[in-house]
Amino acid sequence: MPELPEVETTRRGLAPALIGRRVLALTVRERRLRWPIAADLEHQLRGRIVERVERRAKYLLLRFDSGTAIIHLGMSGSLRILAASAPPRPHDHWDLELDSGRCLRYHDPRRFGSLHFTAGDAEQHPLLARLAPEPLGPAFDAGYLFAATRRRSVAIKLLLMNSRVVVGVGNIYASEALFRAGVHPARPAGRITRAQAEALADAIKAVLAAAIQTGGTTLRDYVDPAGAPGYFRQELCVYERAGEPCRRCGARIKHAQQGQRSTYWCPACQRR
DNA sequence: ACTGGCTCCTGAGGGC
DNA sequence: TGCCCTCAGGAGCCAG
Repeated sequence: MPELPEVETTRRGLAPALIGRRVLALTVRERRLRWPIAADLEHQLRGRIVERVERRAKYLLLRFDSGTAIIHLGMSGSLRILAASAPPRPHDHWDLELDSGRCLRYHDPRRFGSLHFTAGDAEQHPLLARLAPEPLGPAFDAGYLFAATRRRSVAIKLLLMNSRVVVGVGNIYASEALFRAGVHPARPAGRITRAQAEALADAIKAVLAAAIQTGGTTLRDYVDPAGAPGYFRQELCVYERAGEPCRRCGARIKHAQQGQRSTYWCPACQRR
């Protein structure tokens, strides 16, 4: 999926086109996403005005006076702002038609994304209620991360991708943050030193912030709401660089499977 | 309570 | 050209 930087880039692109706009209609072409789109969603959203566009973890939150739409992009999802008359392409699963003559259009070939609406407190929605702190917020720091790693035997890279520990860090940025911090991805989380926890917390914040600055990483599907790719791919130090020279020391970047996901690291810069 | 493995789905790319 | 295999920005769910 889009990870935190891509979702945040999407949020920033959507906000000016959505805030204050009234929903004329929700048009669903394919209800079968990760969870089926609820049958009453068209009715829930029609006529409502978007008050705010927020992000929690990798979820986008469209705040209406009547409740909150909760959107996840899955692995291959993207959101565009288009003319309402633009003909839909394959995998364009739903449109939110706006009173501006434009629409918010959801595209997702793999259909791992989702769309929910809750009239209540969105923070208490089952998908959001048990999420860990935001990595760019004040609650996530070295002390928090160090404590979260204690007595955990799982590899540090998998721990970083656990949304009960920290949110928004996916397969790309976990590898990139570990490289920046000089920590081997397979190191058991409980063996991370205090100094490594500090380096890692700093690296996570730095790499996410830098990726947001360049509009995120486009590997295959991701585009921002204007249809533009992100440019952080050229800044990646290890991800999808197996066999290429480390940008820091020249050693060949290694690649292995961890928890059924690809991991990349520099064998010289990142010691076990 | 943790940990690992499986699962959903489509498309792209490589080998033969 | 076609077929079969592997691999993709996620994360909920389940058994052990």
